[in-house]
Amino acid sequence: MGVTIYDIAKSVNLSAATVSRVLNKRTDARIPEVTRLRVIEAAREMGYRPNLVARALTTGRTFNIGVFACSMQEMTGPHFARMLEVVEPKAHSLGYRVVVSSELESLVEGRQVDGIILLSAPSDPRFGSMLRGKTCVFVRNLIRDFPNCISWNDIEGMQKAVGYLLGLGHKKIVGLFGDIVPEPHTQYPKVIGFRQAIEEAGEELLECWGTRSPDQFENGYRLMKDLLDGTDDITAVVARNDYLAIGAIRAIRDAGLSVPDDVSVIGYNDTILTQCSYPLLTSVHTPIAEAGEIAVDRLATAISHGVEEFAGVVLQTSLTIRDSSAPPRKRF
Amino acid sequence: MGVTIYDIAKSVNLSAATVSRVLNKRTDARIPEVTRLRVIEAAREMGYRPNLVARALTTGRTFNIGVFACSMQEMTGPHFARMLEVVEPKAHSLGYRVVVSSELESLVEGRQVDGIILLSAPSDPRFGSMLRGKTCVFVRNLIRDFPNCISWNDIEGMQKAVGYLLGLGHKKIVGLFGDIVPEPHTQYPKVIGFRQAIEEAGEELLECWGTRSPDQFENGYRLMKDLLDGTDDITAVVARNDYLAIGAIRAIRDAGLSVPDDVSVIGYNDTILTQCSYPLLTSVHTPIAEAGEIAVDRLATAISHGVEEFAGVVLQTSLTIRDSSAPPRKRF
DNA sequence: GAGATTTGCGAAATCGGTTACCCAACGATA
DNA sequence: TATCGTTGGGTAACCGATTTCGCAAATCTC
Repeated sequence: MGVTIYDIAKSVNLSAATVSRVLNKRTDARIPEVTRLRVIEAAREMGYRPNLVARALTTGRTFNIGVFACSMQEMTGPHFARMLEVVEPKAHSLGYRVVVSSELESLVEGRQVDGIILLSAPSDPRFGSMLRGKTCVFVRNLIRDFPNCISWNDIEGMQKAVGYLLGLGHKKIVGLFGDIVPEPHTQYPKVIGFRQAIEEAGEELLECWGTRSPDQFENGYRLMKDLLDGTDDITAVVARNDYLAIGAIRAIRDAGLSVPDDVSVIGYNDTILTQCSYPLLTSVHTPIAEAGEIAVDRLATAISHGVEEFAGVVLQTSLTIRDSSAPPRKRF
Repeated sequence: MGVTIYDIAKSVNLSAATVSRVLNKRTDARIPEVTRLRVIEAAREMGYRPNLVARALTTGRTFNIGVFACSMQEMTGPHFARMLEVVEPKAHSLGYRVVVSSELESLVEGRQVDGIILLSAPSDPRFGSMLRGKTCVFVRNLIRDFPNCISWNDIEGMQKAVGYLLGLGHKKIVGLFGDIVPEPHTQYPKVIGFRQAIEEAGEELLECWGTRSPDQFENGYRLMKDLLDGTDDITAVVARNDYLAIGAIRAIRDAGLSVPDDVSVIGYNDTILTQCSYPLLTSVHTPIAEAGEIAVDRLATAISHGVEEFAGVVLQTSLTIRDSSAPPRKRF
């Protein structure tokens, strides 16, 4: 079917070895210019395309990188979308193709990819052993510098959000954590950041947890509704993500209150959803696009240097202030 | 590094051929049960994983399918996201991995994928020739049945939206087409559908075109703003997509008018954005998830049967009515 | 003009599978 | 006992590249 180097070799009366050398621009081989041009011309004319599968078999490099997330919904959701948008062109510019999967095993198995970007960690206990010997990079919201991990500090991100609200004069600030399972001594960075910021300011700790549910908007709506029914002097909400925040805004409006005049709402991740809500949602910006770009870059160098471990990077979060936050106004 | 069939063969004192036969469950080979079990046990014990690259080289099948869209932004945007979410698990269930790319050439080249799902057509003139001999399936908003194409009818979708508004009693309905380049006799289905529906009802044809801009929200906002400045008795807007619709809602609100009391707004594609807007956006639902699932299915059978052309499918659109549409109210 | 070097390029192994073809051993049949 | 079919499994070619090794011819050196 396809044209092979043997076809070219035959047509120019040379061996496949020489054709390969020319087409791979091997500088160590001594190929006279005339020969070089003959081969290149023949290849062009015959429409030669190297069979990448065959090449991968000999070189051991597929030039595929895998991107993994626990669920495809997560991967294509607005948060990770911002990253994929950047990752694929970046990978492409380095000569790699991108394989997406929510099944780690199929990604790892069979030397199909040279390296993997992990966006979330599966609960599968074989997780660690499946990754043994693979080149990978994590993109996570880890707290500190960690090998092979491009991260940002969610403790700090949450603190920025709360700090901003405190600065506006808010006292009763609720942490809307939605579907996180409550634990007394959680390691969850956003929760830690929230608690630290509130406690340092000496304010009352108001947290809102929920059960896991598929519809996060609904989740945010219900939690906020219950909250407004119970306590009625809340002036600000910081949500774990933009979905919850937007659900909360809906509940606040349904309760006859105004955002941001009565209650300020801050989201998290600064996804495209912030542009749709009314009012436009203030949100903590996480540098996931930059993280993705760096991840591809680091992964590519790790692959080509045969390195398995490399230094991590911690990026900065920032607060994107829009219209859903304002100084508190006494409602009573 | 990895365990090969030769390693297994050596350990059980058989040839690699026999090992291959056992592991591929070849029914035409006559392998006694004892031998079979010996091989399987050895493979398990040694942690054997077939090298898929090598397998692909001999069989000519990579079990990769490519998904192409013109830009990665398009691919990860909320519309196609709904599809990818379904496509990857479906592909995986049929034994395929998914390679995403916004570079058709890198997807097509080098026998890296067995088939391709095309979500949009690039302007590259080599488009047609690049696809020659490849197994592919298009997921498009084509009007009619078309080979290798899973589609839905946007003419009809637009007619449903306009018909619904007419039914509510609207007269002055604007088609907000945003960045589509205006042509006198356009083939663009949404425009055709809009015109047909309006003209059949004998109403005035009001269309709104714009120039291509990266920020579609802004696009919708500006177009709607200009529209409200010019004519002031518009009671309904049907947008080309949800972005434009949400931008338009913003402009309507900024003009001191209410959605849907003063102006009804209908979006298109029924993306997740409809859940964020206020009021919740009525939108034409396009069956892109179903289309994706069918596309994978058809592609897989086309691949395994070596067929290049197969019958297309046309799916139904529907209107998802939410809170941004209502009967018109006289404003003057 | 002999030896040393360089130049140009081919032969063959290799990557890890799959598969067509073939053959020895065995039991059944005549 | 000769023939034949079946069973079990090995040999080797093949997929399409890359790369090491090495050799003949050309060129240079003295």
